Amino acid sequence: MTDTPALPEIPAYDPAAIEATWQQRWHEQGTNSPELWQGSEPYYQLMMFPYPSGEGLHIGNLFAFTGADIHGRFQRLQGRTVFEPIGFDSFGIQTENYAIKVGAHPAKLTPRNVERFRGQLKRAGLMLDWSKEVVTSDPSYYKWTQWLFLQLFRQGLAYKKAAAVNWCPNDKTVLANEQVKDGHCERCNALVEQRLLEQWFFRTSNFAQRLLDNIASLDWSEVTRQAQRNWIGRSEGAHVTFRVANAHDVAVFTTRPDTIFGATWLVLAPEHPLVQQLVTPAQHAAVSAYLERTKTQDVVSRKVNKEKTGVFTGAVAINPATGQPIPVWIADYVLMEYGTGAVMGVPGHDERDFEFAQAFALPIVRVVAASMDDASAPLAEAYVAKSDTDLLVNSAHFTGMPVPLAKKAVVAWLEERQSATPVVNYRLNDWCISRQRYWGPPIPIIYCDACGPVPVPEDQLPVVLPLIENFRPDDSGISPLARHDEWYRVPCPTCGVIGRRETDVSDNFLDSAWYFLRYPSADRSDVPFDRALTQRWLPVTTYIGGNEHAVLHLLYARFITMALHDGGFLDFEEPFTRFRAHGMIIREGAKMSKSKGNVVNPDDLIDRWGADSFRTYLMFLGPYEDGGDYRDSGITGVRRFLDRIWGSVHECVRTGAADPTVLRKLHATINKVGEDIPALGYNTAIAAMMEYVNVLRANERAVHRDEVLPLVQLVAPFAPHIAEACWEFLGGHESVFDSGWPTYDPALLISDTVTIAIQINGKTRGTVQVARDATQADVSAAALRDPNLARFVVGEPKKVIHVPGRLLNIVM
RNA sequence: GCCCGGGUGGCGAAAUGGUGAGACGCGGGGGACUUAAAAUCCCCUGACCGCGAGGUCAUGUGGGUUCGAUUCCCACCCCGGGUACCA
Repeated sequence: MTDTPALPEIPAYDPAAIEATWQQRWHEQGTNSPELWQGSEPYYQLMMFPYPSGEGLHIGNLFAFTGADIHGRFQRLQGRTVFEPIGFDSFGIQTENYAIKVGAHPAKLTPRNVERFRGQLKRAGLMLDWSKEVVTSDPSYYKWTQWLFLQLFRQGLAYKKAAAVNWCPNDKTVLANEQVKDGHCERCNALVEQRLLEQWFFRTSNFAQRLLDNIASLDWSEVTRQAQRNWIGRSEGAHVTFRVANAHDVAVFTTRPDTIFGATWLVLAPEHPLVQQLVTPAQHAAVSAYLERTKTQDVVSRKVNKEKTGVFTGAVAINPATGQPIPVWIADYVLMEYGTGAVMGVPGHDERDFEFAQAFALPIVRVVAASMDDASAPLAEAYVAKSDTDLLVNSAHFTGMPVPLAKKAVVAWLEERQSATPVVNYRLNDWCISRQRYWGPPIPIIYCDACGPVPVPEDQLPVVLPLIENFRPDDSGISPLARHDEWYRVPCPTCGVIGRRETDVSDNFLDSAWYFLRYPSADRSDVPFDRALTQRWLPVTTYIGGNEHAVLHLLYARFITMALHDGGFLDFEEPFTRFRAHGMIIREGAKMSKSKGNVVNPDDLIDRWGADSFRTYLMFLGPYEDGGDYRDSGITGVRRFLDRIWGSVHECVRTGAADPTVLRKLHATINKVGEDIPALGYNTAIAAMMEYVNVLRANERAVHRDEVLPLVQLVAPFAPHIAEACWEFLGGHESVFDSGWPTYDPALLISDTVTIAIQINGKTRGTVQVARDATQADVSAAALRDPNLARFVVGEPKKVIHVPGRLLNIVM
């Protein structure tokens, strides 16, 4: 035994102190604020900005932001100029509802919440450029949201019409579609009613085909692309016109024109404009009663119950294919919003029509069958064509024709007789942007009795949202802004006569549909976005966010970008080159929510473990794109991992040479981490670094500086503060994020010997070590030298399969 | 109902252009150090059989293809998310 020499004093890893120090330095040195006009390879790394709730930053927010931040930091280490901005989606019903709930004014509450979010975000170690922050409820921002509305208005893409909206009778307010869950108000659970109000719309439907076509060329998560395709909902079919005696023709939309010989009635939505004209005197009372019933019926019984109800109008239409008279009905299973608001009833081949036929004893005719033998087989349920080989039956001269062919042939035949035209229908509706609420950008329109709706001149923007004490919505369906007389009555910009302002505000989703355009130009007050700067930085290089916005925000943003492109304001028409949807963080198998009592406060975790450990742990839970189940216990492992890195760095030696075995592992790790990060395989990247640290610290040997220096760069995207501190300790002068990404030597990844699995009859019985370029004979010989393997080999093998470098399978 | 995901140890999860299942981490067990504890370090840890070498079983269920299937094909069950009378 020798005397233990005095160990060199290693400073303890103190995350709180290190993180505070480096956050301060980043701030002072502007480390995270790139000069947007300079630098090579601009890389716009975007994350979905949060709405500043009263509860503070959620763990899900931090999961999302950390994942995006790691990606951005990695790009920077690769030498790109990375712009990673942040802002606050602070307008909107969510914020306003929260204000109502706690009895505060949103104009006072919002700055407080934003301030709290800023504090929380700054502690998380994100590479955010705070010099370009945007706050959507700030007049300097919403001035341009209003400007955007005016551009769309000029392009004819904004219009006003009466439309049904969701109305909560308890909260006395209009609700957004996304605030209605199963027909109930998300907040108070009251049944939602429909109300007819004058609304502003954007013509998103004009762009349906382009929005659909472009999806093919987007580098987006497949789930998101599929959700958008479904939402746009393209259907090919035809408009078919039915003659009605003594009344206007009725047009229907169908995707199955081939089944027209089986159409035994016609049915209109209750709101259909022709209803009054069609109803006969004898049926007047019955129809009125039905219309009254459907009007007052709540959304639940109409949409969830799905029981078929309806009433006969007394009118008779002519089926243009058969020439037969068929009754005209009214039923609420037909939706006015889709197609023409009228459908032909084909009970044999549509489930809903079949139910309707059963409810009202209407005739059912089979016009499609799997083969001619089934032509008169009775139908116990609707027969929906199952294969391309299904044939038309009972369809005059089309009988025997396969369905795909018949779809076209029947339309062509009807077209000749002027009863049909092929059409494409989309599920995508125009975007209703009016909100009869307070906390949003006032829509910049002035109504004048003489001039009609007049846009507010651009030099008069913003139309400032007035501070009113009573901002609560009421039962009238009119925005609270109408109560502010002084604000409400203004001279017409065209003729000067006193007119009235539009009192609706615009949808919160409009604020977020263009924020990514604002970021680079956030400090400009003269333009919404600088043309040249936009050209340099957009479209967004990588966007990371939650898939809950797959069809709302992401579709609106695409639409706005397309509209601005067409208006000559942008050179590109797709805003996000690459989009990746991250998963959701749950806890104990359930969504985190206050009511379940399973919410985790990120502040406490950062206090206890440090932001670096917390960030790394969140990414280690599971695959980033799948989300993960948050457990409290696992973070200790990540903290130990960082402790070991800290220890290795501080006790490393700078003389002599690095260990070749360790170096080989290091280069494999550089390779692995560099492949995993861009693919968002964060959990496996961390596992690879942990493996390396285990190798690094195996045996009692001194760790060499060359063995830890690249490790510090690898871990930097995940744990930026400790990486900076270690980098500085090892002699780095600039930020580790300006030091570049370590390179690896591919030659070091190839070892001289390989382990080959030896299988007998497909079952692995052992392994042998052979040279990298060993032949089948070499491997065989090596295997037979092992008695435990040799004992399985008796006689001549039937077959031997050799996969070089992997296995040898001897089939006996 | 439809459209996406996904079912692997006590737990979170790795691994597939077909080839050694369970990397990495948590938890658990044992040990070292310590007066003691914490921290740290080392070993073990899918189940079953066996003193051992070793063997058998095992990736939701049932089939199939193959020398070989967690991986590919067919059918089914379960869980999560989205969407819903869209004609």
